[in-house]
Amino acid sequence: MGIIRKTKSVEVLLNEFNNSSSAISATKLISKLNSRFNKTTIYRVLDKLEDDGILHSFLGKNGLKWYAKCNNGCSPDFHNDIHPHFQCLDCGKVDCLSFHIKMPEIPNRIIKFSQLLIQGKCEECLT
Amino acid sequence: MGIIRKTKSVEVLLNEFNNSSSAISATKLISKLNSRFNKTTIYRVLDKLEDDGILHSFLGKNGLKWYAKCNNGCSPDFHNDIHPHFQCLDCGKVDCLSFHIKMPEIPNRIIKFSQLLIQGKCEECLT
DNA sequence: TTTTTATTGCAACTATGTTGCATTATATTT
DNA sequence: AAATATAATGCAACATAGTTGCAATAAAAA
Repeated sequence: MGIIRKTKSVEVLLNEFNNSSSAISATKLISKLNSRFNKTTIYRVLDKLEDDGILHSFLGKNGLKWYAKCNNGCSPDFHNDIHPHFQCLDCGKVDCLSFHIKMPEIPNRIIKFSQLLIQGKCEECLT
Repeated sequence: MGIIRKTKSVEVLLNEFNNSSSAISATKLISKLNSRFNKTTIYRVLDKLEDDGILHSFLGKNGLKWYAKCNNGCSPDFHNDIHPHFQCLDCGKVDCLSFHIKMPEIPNRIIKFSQLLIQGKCEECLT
């Protein structure tokens, strides 16, 4: 981790995240970019960007993997933005919510990380 | 939903959950019972038991589906025990935690359900 | 320019879960 | 108890997400 070469795939993928306010699923990126990059490459670049603290990942509906940009000074060792994610059950869109949930203490256990997925109807699908 | 026949598979699966204090993954049930039941059957029975409010399901590490018994008067329409789940990163075990998290209000969105997965080290793997 | 090594593409694979359909078992009706 | 209706099962085939090994390629360093 840490060593990343400036390749086309890294550039294009970073672009995708810079142009999106929502999270993006791995499968969406693959179907959008599969004419330019192999899916293996996409998975590997996402992995690496996560390792480097540039993206964070989480699981959405049906166990699909989603990625979004890290905002709060994440590093390879520490992801500073373990925030909740909201997924719309109608359109499938996933947003990062900007508040933090206070984790309770759990006796006799060490918490490494936690993920909160909230599912429901988003603003656009409410009407 | 609601109509369930007393078949061997239902009986055996319910037994598994009654004898376990932890949650159980679908794959574990399949590998344990695949000599007696087809995996399709197991998936379908689990589905049905969830529909009937007897089990609840959630996603653990790697998007695997886990099931556990409902305790607090769940019904087909309403799952009363949306509690956090704790998964040990070492042994993979998943426990239902018995406390509730107060969900914040989210403007312009309707929350249908939410799931909180906490990952770390469990009591037994701490030593 | 040459060399080193990270990155890529490809094909094959793994794993979880789903679907359609014919067969079997359970429950209901007569 | 036998006949009927229909829910549950097994099987094979499929769908999808993600992974692995390896040879070829491209980026950075020497």
